[in-house]
Amino acid sequence: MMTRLQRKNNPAALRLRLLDCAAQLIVEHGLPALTLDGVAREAGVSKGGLLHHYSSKDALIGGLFEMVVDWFGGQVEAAIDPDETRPARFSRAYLQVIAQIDMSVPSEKRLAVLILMLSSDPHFCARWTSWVEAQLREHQATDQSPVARCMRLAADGLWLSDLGGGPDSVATVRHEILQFLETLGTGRQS
Amino acid sequence: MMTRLQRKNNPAALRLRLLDCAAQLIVEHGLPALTLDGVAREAGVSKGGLLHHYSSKDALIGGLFEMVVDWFGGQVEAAIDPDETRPARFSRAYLQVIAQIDMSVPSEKRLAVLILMLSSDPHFCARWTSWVEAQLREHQATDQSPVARCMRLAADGLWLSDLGGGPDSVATVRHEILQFLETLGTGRQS
DNA sequence: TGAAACATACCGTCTGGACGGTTTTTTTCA
DNA sequence: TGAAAAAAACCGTCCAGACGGTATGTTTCA
Repeated sequence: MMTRLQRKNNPAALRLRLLDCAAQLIVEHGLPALTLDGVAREAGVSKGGLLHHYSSKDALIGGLFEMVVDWFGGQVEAAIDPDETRPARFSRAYLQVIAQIDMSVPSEKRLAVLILMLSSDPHFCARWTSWVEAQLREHQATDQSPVARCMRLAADGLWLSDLGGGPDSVATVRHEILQFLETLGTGRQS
Repeated sequence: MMTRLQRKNNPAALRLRLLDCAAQLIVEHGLPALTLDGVAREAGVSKGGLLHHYSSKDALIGGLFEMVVDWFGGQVEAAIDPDETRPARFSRAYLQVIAQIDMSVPSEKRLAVLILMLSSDPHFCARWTSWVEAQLREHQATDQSPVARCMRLAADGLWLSDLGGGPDSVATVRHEILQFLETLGTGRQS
């Protein structure tokens, strides 16, 4: 028996769940496996219900992209130590967020989706680039050195590597890499 | 008028053309746009003809996998200096191949983009990973250090960055990064 | 009560691929 | 050698199901 007070509808939560299920499908079975029927089934809702919130497949994908970018941006911003004055301040936070991804946690699979979307659609790619460039302008005093750039590039590589569960995503190896990158950042400035 | 001697069929060439057209479709319109009808049409052959050579869509995609892995593997192998004795021998070659990809050369760009796009397929990821791991076993004496790993990770990042034409793909910046990575490799060993 | 939130039913198109042919090339063997 | 036999290459048609999307309900809630 159900209590009277609990509301049956929770559209905001459903929208989130829809995006998460879409992400899950993409990560587990590749982009072509993303279907409206599949997402609806996974989210325990009818296709009509899905289409009520995202009026087309493109709208769904677009929503997914925005959510993931927003999420990542927030994470990075939160990871920037306000008292930090060393060079590569932003890049270090960028690396830290990516390094801390635990692919066994469902919500963090969102990041994997981001990379998949980037590598498949030039439109999203351009959007991502513009985000990065904006961040770079904001932190141009600290994050334009080759060291900083390499940190971010390695972070991207690590990110990509997490997708396939390659050798660099093993915990101990990963830790070694991160330590090395850390010493790199503190060492010098170009 | 046609000479008698020329053969009408050329199955090997057709198989190549089929893979080529498939690659083109993926690069231009994304992985979900890869259809048997589309490939057959583009290659100027019937769908039956296509299915004769690749008995299913999976088989066709599998053919693409092998093609790109072979290509990249060959490039790296060719880039390894046989007289080289320094550490990170393999990783340096790996980086060099990626760094030398000229996105303004269509054939190179197609292969490079294709590989990234295929990354959205878990099967491809597994295959790619197994290749990397095999290479790593072969070069375990020289390429297991954090420095070597970071070189490869940064190479992957650079690759991804090339896709979107981000700030790190600008020639001068790129050169700076590569120089920095080079000094990294010669510096020390873990 | 009416607007938002969802469900159900349905449609037109596309897609993978099965199938039975025909033509071309290679192999067999007398 | 060369004709017969086998195999490979390729074509055109057809179909069951999946897919994105619409149209029309029914329920929920402010």
